[in-house]
Amino acid sequence: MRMDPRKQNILLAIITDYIATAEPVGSRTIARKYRLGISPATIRNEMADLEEMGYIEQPHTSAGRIPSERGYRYYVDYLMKRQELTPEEEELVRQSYHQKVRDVGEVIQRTGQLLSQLTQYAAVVLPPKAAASCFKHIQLVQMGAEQAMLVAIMDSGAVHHRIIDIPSGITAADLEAISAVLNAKLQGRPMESIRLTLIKEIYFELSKQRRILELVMELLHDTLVRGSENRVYLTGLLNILNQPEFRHVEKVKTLLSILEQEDLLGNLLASDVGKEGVTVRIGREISCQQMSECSMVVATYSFKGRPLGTLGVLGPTRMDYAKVVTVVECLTKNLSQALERILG
Amino acid sequence: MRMDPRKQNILLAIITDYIATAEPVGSRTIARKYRLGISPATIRNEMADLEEMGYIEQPHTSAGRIPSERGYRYYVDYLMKRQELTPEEEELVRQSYHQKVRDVGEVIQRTGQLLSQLTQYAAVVLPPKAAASCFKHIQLVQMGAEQAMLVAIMDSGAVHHRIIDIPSGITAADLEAISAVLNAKLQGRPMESIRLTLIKEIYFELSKQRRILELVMELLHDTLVRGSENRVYLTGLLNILNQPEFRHVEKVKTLLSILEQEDLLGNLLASDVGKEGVTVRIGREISCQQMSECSMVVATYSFKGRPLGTLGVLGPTRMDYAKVVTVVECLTKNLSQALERILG
DNA sequence: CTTAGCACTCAACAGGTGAGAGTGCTAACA
DNA sequence: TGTTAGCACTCTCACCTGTTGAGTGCTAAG
Repeated sequence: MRMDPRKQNILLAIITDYIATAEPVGSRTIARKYRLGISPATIRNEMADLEEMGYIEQPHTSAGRIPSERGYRYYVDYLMKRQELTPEEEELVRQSYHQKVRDVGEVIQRTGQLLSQLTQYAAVVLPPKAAASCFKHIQLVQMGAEQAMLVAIMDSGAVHHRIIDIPSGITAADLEAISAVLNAKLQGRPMESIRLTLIKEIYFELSKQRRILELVMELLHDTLVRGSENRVYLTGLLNILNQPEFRHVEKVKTLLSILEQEDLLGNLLASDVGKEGVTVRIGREISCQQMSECSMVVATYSFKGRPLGTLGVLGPTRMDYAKVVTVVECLTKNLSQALERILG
Repeated sequence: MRMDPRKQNILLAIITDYIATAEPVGSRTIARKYRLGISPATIRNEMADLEEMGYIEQPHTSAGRIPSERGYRYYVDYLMKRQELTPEEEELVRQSYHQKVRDVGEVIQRTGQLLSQLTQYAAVVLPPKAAASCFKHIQLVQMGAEQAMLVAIMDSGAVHHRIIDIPSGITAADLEAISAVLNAKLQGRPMESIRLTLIKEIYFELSKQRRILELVMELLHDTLVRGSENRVYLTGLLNILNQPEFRHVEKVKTLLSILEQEDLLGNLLASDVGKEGVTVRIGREISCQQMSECSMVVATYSFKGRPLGTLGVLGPTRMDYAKVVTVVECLTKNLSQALERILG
């Protein structure tokens, strides 16, 4: 059996209606609402075909049809017309990005808020990956007798800090000296480079303060490998509870149990860093069992052409893809531009 | 009517049972389970008295009794026996605080996780208040052509950072010079002091770089007044969904809508900073309408005897106060000690 | 190929019923 | 006077049942 324009129209109608109402849609409804010029009976025949082809399914015998994952996929790939933002929404976006910005985290957070506000689903934003950014400045500051604070400022605008133990007897001047050497060697270098021969260079120059240096290197490496960059900005949990698919607490629980595992969510997003354009993952296309009834729409934002992180929207499979895709695309651009503006 | 020991025992039994089962408890149940040596009929009489006194109430005519807010209050104040941690739980706490700590935020976060894990309710932790802490180090770093990053390291272990616009023409050396002056003047001073005459002093010394100085002062002030310190660490949302009072999504929604307003939650906690010991707020004692069906147990943690912030547990009024109070007290101590250890 | 008509299916809802838990009251008892 | 057994009463909840309505598939006519 092949897809023909009439089948396409019917599938489009079914999906559109289901996205709007969350109710299984019957042949009658389509005939009445979507004026395709054919009778319910004909539509029924076509629907039987569409079901056989796997695009729609029936929750039970005497109910209407709902789109299957395959149906949504077909819709997203071939049928969907993007739905532009309303003037009010555009205005909201413009305003949000023209407020005074205080740091990168704030822009990212604000983007998350916008995402969830505009789509009414949950939003996730993965901040710039630390490993890919370069050192701008490194500073060691004495805290207690045997503690020092290590602060690393990256060119992505991220600031990493951590407390380290230092051997007693190290003076503020020593720390200053070490900071100076670290700065000289690491400034402008990507975080990844600290694994390399660089380390030896520094060791040589600072053979006296070996112990503390080891700690610093360990910390920097730590930040690189599993550092705070796996933090995820999550907004709009409340929105998602308004979706009828989360009427039952059980569903909410399974969803929340996923979202509480930041690392899992982080990896999910991280796997899409660098991809061109907007990616749509529907249901089980998300490689995560418990999220099989959700969809994600994600895109990568960048700075100076370099992909930095990803942002996305998370909602039920019955998601308003037409709108969400537009919003995600729009905000990806805006975020990239904002970063350009902030970081020069 | 006066409270006598028998009434107390019955009230204690009712509350204990209701906390355990979340079901209205009847006279029969008490007679069977709690062996007070009196018959259901007698218990009924006493219950009628307790109801008249306002300690318990009936959801409907033919149901058992449930404690009223006043009943919980009496319980917490006079009847409750604290429930010590099990050896396993103590071990868990010990382990958590003996892991290697990387910064203050991390200890705080871990404390939140422990709180929610041990109590099975939601946990909130208010990080150290910025205004009360002293500057340890200030650093300005050039980012783009017209942007600089301002980093302030506080003695509480907090690191504040923000991006500011700078007039073009400012060199890295200029920034370095400004940093030096700021450090000289502000080091060891509490954040609050920047409002004072200090500002004039610095202005005098740096009259050349007026523009950028204004920005820096503005930022510092900003951080003081409404800065990131109102961030709240929130954990264990998932736990709270297991409580039967949140079986219906509506309840979850109202709760979440509160918890999403970080500032509101922050203020709620902030109002208790500095109070001695553990504070229990039951139902409408929390000055927040929509949280009238919840209780909070909070305490203040400190560093060098100075109160820094608060931590607490949020759950339904039917909360296991005996356990929660112990846990909160225990973790307050542990957190204070951990900070002592980290910050020297 | 399309469509009207019809019999059939099934979820959802409303109304009715019985069981069970719990109460308050009363009268008997220590 | 305080305690207790007994009893009638109330109310929720779970269960059943019949009804309604939406929707289908099939068939036969257009």
